[in-house]
Amino acid sequence: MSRRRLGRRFYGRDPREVAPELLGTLLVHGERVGRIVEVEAYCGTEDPGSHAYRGPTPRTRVMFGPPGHLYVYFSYGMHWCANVVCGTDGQAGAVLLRAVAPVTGLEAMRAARPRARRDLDLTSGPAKLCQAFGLDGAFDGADLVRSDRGVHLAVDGTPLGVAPATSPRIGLSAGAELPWRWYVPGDPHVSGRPR
DNA sequence: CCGCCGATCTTT
DNA sequence: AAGATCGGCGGG
Repeated sequence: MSRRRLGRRFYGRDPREVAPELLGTLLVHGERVGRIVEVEAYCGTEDPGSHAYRGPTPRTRVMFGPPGHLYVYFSYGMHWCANVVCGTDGQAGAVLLRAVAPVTGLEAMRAARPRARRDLDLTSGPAKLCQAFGLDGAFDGADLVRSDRGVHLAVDGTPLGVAPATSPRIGLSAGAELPWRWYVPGDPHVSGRPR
């Protein structure tokens, strides 16, 4: 089926509007392709759960820039996690990519994640999918519209099949009550235990 | 299957 | 000192 890369306009909206629409779209990095099944919205300086809440820092600089770029941050001193920058320039909106279902490039993903015992563990978490797709600090600021570092998002016309489910975001204390996580119910690649 | 805990960088 | 995490280990 033919693919269409997502354009700047898609990203230039409130992250809470973009997030559910990202479910079912494809994360593409060379031969490695995954279908997004779990995301979380972060709303910049108005969201106590966002890294951008207290204003820009060296780490969060990209989030305060134009939409359609990757914000990749280093977590717990060990892992990388990737967000899509949303909204207007200066707003610091973002959508965290929490899980994808592998579509192609499984061999490359397994090679990049030697500790994953099962294929279900390849991309079922924000740091897992970054490791599987080879996304690290070198991709912070990558332009998904121009695909200047070989990464982009695309749609291929495959219907989602189910209505997206929502829940509070995972692992937060501040902003923990806000229902800004969206996922594909029943998909085994969604992180954590079923809810 | 479940819960605990360590690893170790950024920000407060 | 806590955090947008993960995986190894021990117990049931």
